[in-house]
Amino acid sequence: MALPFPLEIRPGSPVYEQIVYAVKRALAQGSLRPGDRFPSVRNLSQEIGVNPNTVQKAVGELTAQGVLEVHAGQGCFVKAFEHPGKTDGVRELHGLLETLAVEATRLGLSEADVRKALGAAWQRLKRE
Amino acid sequence: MALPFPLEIRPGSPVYEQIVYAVKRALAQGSLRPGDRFPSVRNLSQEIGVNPNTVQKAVGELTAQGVLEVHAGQGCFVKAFEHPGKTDGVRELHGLLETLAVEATRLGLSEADVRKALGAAWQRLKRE
Amino acid sequence: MALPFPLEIRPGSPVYEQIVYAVKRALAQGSLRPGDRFPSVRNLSQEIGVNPNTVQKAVGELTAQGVLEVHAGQGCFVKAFEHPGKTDGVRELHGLLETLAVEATRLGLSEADVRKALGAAWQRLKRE
Amino acid sequence: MALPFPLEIRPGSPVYEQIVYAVKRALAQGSLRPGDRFPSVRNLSQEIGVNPNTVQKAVGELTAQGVLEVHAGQGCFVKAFEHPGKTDGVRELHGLLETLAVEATRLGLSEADVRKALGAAWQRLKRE
DNA sequence: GTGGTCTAGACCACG
DNA sequence: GTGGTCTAGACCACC
Repeated sequence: MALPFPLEIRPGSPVYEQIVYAVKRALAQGSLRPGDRFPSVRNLSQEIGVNPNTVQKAVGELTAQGVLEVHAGQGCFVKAFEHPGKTDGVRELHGLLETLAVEATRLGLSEADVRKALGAAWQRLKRE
Repeated sequence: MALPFPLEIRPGSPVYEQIVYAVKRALAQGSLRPGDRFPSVRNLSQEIGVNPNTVQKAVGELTAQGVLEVHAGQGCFVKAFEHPGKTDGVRELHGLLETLAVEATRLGLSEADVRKALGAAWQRLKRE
Repeated sequence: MALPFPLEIRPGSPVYEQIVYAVKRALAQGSLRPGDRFPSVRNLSQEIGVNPNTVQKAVGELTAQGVLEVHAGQGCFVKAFEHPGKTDGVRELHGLLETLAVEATRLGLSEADVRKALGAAWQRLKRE
Repeated sequence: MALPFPLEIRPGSPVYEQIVYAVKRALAQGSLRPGDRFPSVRNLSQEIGVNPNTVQKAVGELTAQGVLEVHAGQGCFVKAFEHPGKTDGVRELHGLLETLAVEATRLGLSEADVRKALGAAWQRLKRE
């Protein structure tokens, strides 16, 4: 009955967004793989103690983003994601990268500092 | 009458947050500097076509974050920010860096790709 | 429908600050405890006869100060506050203590008088 | 031309209140004494670089509180303050003492901690 | 002139 | 139901 990915709900940001992020994170670090069965809305909502509607919204979001695939009557499955070209991929990260540069500057960090911190964060994610 | 920083309001995220971000961004790229006078709440609200209260909320946020300084009856001024140590600074970026790693992986980008994209984003910010 | 803490609005200082103080006071004297549910913005505003936005501002302030925790869509709850070390705690009281010493001297009171008065005030707060 | 008391204006609280407090503080620590001549509004405003109206308001406040005395055509003088009885004096401190107790509790300090800190603050004020 | 507070009432996101 | 955002417009304190 244990979840196939770590998920602990914290106050401060919408619960459904936290679920979406947890799934993407598990996918990125490899603990969840394309083809894996995804827990049912009912199970998941019970497991983490939130309203089923909330989980439903998260599943809808993930489906819309191409992370999950719903097989009617059988359940949800993690979908093999088709990567866009590098150029398009980078374009999607634009906002995030700019925010990172802005915040880093505000904190007095150089580009080299951020590169180093990025390497560390990347390692941490893949290692877990 | 022109604003000392670029600011165009778009739907999708709270207006006051967009203002806060625009100010931080201008500060990071150098078009706004510590000591500069900040436009009055009334002027700014008129300039971008939103209610004065909305601008007021942004000013309150920026003041609380130590970006602006209010001289009662005279106006707001950009404050010299005291950088925390590098370790603390990097810690504040933790969430942003992890999100970046997760999203990049989802888009099929390698760590090297992201480093390169970060360099480009950094250049763009400083060049403008 | 009664409030879980005493609160009577008086003119002379901002209403939202009075709310913030009343909450902190109730927390100090124990009539409000970590984990307790906090009244909804609408209820509280109706109860004390002020605009919901005013209460909202107080809630925002208390949240920013780490006194309340917001669970979106469910309500606000009193948060367990993490005490700083004694040294830092005393440092935060510096201004208040100096003001007390200045005012007491002006009123012709000795340090012993103030100590005694402080003891009485402390008792009163905890006894209520 | 040096001021008979330390006074440095900081943003964050009304300037006239800062002036009032600085005078009371100087009086409490003895660097200003009953009978001393008080600087003229014009001089003081020039000295600290604020609007004369602001200084005027501070002087009015201090006069109303019985700290200064205006001798028409001659200037202002520090007044010998008549102390109220102890009971009345303590009553005036009530709000300050309660706030102190509330804040101290929130910071996890005991009554003994506050007594000790009060002693230290008192010493510091008198020693300077 | 400046920012700060408050009211009145609408609309949206979240669970 | 909850809190969060926004508009419209008033009044006050400060300088």
